[in-house]
Amino acid sequence: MSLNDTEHCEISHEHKHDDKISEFKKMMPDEDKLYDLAELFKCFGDSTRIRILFALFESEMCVCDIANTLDMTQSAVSHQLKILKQAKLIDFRREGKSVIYKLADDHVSSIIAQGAEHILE
Amino acid sequence: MSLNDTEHCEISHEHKHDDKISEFKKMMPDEDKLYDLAELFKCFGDSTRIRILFALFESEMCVCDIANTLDMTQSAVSHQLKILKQAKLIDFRREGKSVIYKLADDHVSSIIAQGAEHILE
DNA sequence: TCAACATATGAGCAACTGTTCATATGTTCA
DNA sequence: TGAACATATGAACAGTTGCTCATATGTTGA
Repeated sequence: MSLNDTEHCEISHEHKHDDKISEFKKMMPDEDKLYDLAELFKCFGDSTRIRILFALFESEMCVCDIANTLDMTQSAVSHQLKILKQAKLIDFRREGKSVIYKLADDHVSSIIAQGAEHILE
Repeated sequence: MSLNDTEHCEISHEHKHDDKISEFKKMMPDEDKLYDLAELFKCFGDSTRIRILFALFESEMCVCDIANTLDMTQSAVSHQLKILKQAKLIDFRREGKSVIYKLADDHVSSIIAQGAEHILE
């Protein structure tokens, strides 16, 4: 079946939900918001980054400690921290030669907690 | 700087957080759970799937309606529905020729709501 | 200022992902 | 049973992603 046949379906198949569809389109967030939302969840969608967040959930840490704790390269950690930083999931401050990272706010643990709840069923 | 220099850091650098690290390792969920968690969030980490979930948030729908609503190929939708199904984020039932999909439980909207809250700041 | 330490970053590569296309499976009705 | 409709699925391909390696930037103390 091709795409065109599918389009045809919209017109002729027996359960047209056109009312529901247009109704739903009103509440649907705009594309930008949906994209941002997906970008946010993408951060949680990698076990390395989840592990980093769990590490920071326990206590703030410098890059070096994160790398050692998770048995990862300093470079790999740094690359991932950049992504988490851009998503505003973590904050950081410089302290001497080290840079200390910590979770940005409670949303991080809320989101992970919700996810964990779904997993444990 | 090479990996080995980084490892060296664990031993010699001035802020050894060894206590914190071992403490944290106790509360750290095991690798399997972390992996599953990442897999779950991966589902939310694609704007197509987010859009599908929003569509189903409004009302249950057959594949065809989802495809038309989101202006996607039937095949593309079906592939993504399979992923959401495997993550138990959606349920389905057959009704005649159609297959009706709906959100599996409240976790989906909880998780998305938490994410949206983080975005809107 | 220079050496040592700590972190950040760009390039390159292998693995993964989402879409399309073609086709298979499943369902209804005549 | 066969035609039409609805959905599912495998292969292929392009785009993305996370890691490694090499190197750059930033900081401290002598």
